Amino acid sequence: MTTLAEVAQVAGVTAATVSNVLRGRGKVGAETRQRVLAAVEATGYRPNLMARALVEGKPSTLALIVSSIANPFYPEFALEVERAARRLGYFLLVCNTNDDPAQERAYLDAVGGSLAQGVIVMNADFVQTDQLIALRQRGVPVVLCMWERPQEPPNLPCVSVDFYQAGVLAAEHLIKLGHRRLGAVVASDPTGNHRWRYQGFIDTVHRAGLPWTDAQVNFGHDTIDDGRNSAHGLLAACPDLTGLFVSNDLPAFGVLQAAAELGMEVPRDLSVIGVTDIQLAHQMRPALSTVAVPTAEAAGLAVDMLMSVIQSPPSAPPPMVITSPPRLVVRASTAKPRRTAS
Amino acid sequence: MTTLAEVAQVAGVTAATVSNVLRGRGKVGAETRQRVLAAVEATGYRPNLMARALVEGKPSTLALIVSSIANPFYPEFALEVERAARRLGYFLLVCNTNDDPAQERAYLDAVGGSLAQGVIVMNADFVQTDQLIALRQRGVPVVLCMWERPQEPPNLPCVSVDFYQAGVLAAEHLIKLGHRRLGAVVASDPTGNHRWRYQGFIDTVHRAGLPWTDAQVNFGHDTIDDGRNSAHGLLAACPDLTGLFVSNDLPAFGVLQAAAELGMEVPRDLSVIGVTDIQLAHQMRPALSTVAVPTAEAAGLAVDMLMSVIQSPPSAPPPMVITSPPRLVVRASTAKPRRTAS
DNA sequence: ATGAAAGCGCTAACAC
DNA sequence: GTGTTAGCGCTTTCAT
Repeated sequence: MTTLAEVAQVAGVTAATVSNVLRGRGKVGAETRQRVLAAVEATGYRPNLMARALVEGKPSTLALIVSSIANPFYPEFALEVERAARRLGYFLLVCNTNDDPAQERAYLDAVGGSLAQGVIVMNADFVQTDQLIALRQRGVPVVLCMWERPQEPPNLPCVSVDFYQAGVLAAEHLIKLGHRRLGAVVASDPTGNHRWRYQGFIDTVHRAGLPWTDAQVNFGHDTIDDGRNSAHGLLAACPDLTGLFVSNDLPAFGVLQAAAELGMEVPRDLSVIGVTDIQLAHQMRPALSTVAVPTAEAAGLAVDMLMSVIQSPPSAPPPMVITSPPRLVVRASTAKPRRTAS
Repeated sequence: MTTLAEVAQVAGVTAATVSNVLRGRGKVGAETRQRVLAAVEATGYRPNLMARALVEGKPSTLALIVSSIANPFYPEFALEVERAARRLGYFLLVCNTNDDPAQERAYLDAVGGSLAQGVIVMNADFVQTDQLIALRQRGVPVVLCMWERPQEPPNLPCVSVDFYQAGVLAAEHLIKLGHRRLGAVVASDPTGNHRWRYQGFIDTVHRAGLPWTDAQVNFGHDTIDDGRNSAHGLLAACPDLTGLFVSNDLPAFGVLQAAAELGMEVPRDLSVIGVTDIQLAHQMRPALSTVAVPTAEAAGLAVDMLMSVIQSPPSAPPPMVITSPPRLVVRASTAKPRRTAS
C-alpha cells in the first residue's frame, strides 16, 4: 500500500507537493508535476480515503438505509440514489436492515461514527424515529425519503410523495371503468406505512357512494406471497368483487396469481391495480396497471436535500420537499367489469 | 460529533483509558469504568470509524462489486454476503458498476484506497481481469465469486460454481422428459460468462445424439426483454421446438411471456427451464423449473476466502474453492412433449 | 490502574 | 513553486 510520502520520495519532492498536484491545488511547476505524476503511476499509488476523510472531517460516503434489499423496489431506488451521489463525488453505502431493529441500530451507529457523511432513510415507519432525531441532534445529516404524507410532515428533513393521491387515482380509475364492488389488499398493517394510500383509496370509494365493509380489505406484508394469500382470502369472502386495489406492485403480482389459481381471468373477471410501477410491472402478464410514483425524482431530491442539510445547522427547521404527483399508468390488468354491478 | 478526548474530559480521565474500557483492553478500575461508561452515554459518543481504520491500517468494510443491482439475483446474493460479513464484524459496501468500466475502475480505485479492506467481485467476465490482478499485487485482497468454470481457474482467488454441470442437468432433464427438438436462449454472448453453462447443455444434447443447428440457439443479454425477444426469434425460425434451455431465470421469464404471446401453453406446448433459482422463479406462473445454484453457500465461502486472503501474502498461489453442485428443481414449466418428436 | 506520547496517511496554512 | 508544520481522532506501547 503505497503512501503519499513514498510517492514524494520517488519523485524527489515532499508529500505536500504530491498532494497539491493530485488535487490541483496550489502552484506546482510543470516539470515537477510530470515527475510526480510519473511517480504516482510507477508506484500505483491510491490516496487513502480514510486518512483523507479524517483530516477533512468527513468521509466521501453517503449511506442509504433500506428495510429489505430483496424487495425489487429498493434496488431500483438505490440505483438512482447512487447515480445522484456519484455525480456529486460520493460513494453510496447501501445498508440493508432486513426489518431488524438491531441491524438498523448498528448501521445508524456506524453512520454516526462517520462511516458516512450523511444518511438517507427509507420507510421511516419501520425505523425508530426518535433514534433518527437523536442522530440528527448529534449533528449527523439525516433525510427521510418517500415520506408518504406531505400533510403530516415528520420532525425531520424529508422528501415526500403524495401517496394519498396515489390511492385516489387508483380508486378513480376503477370507478370510472364502472366497477362498483371493489376490494383492497394493503401490504402493511392498518397503521403501517401504506395507511395513507389506502386512505386515499377508501375516501374516494366513499365519496363515490360505493358500498363498503371491512370484509373488502385485507392487511398483510409487502410480498408476492402475502398478496396472493390476501387475494385468496378476500375473494373467498366476497366472490363478487370485480376490482382490486393493491397498495404495492409486488403483492399485486401475487393477486394476479391468485386470480389465475381461482380460474378468474384478468382483466375480464377481475381488474387489478397496484402502486409504484416497479420495472417488473410492465413485464408481468398481464402487464400491471398501476399508479407510478416518481422514484428517480425522489432519489435525486433526497440526495440534494442531504447535501443542503449537510451545510445547514442541526437547529434549522427540517425542510420538506414534495415530488411531482403520482401518475396513473393503465396497462392490461384493468378493464371494464364484465357484468354490471348490482 | 463527540470525540474520545471529550468523553475523557467528562469522565475526568485520559483518552487512552476511555479507549481501553471501550475495547476491553488493558486494566481499568471498576469505578473508573463506570464513570467512563456514563460519560459515553451522556455524550452520545460513537467512535470515529475512519480514525480507527487509519490507525489500525484497515477499515471495517468489505466491498462487493456487482454489475447490475437491478438484476434481482444480485440483491439476493448481496444479502447473503452481508449476512456473512456482519457476522464477522464488517460492513458491506455494495458497489454497482452498471456494466460500466469507468464506474468499475472508480470503485476498484476506491477499494485500493482503503475504502474497504477487501473486495468480492462477481461476474469477473465483465471486469478487466488484469485490473484485478494489479489490485491484488498492490496488496488488496480480491476474490472472485461465482467463477463459472472450476476446470479453468483464473489467476485469482475464487469461489467456483460448476455451471457447466448446470447446463448438463438442464439438458438431461429435458431429454429424459422425451424432448428431441430443443432450443437454447443464452443470456450472454458466445464467449461471455454464460458460455460454460451453454457448453454443458450442448455437449449433453450432442451426447444424446439429438439433431442441432445454430438456428436453435440465440444469444442476448440477461434481461426479461432479451429473453422474450430471443424466444420470439427462435420460435419463428424453428416452430417445432418443444423444449427451451434458458441460461438464466430472468430471461426465462421473458421466454414464458413470449410463449404466451405466441399462443403456446407452457408446459403443454413448450417446456422451459432456467438456471439459478432466484426467488421469483417459484413465484412465476407457471412456476419455473430451473437448475438451482448454491447462492448462499457461495456467498459464505466468498467471505471466508476473503478473510483468509487478507491474512495470506499476495504472492501465495490463488486459492480456489468449489461449491456443492447445482441441483435440478422441477416445477411447472417443464413436462413431457405433447406430440412425440419426428 | 492510569497517563503521556507517538504515529497511522493525509491536507491546509504558512513560511521560505 | 516547494517545503515545513500542525493536526484530524484514534490505538498502542511504555512510563509512572
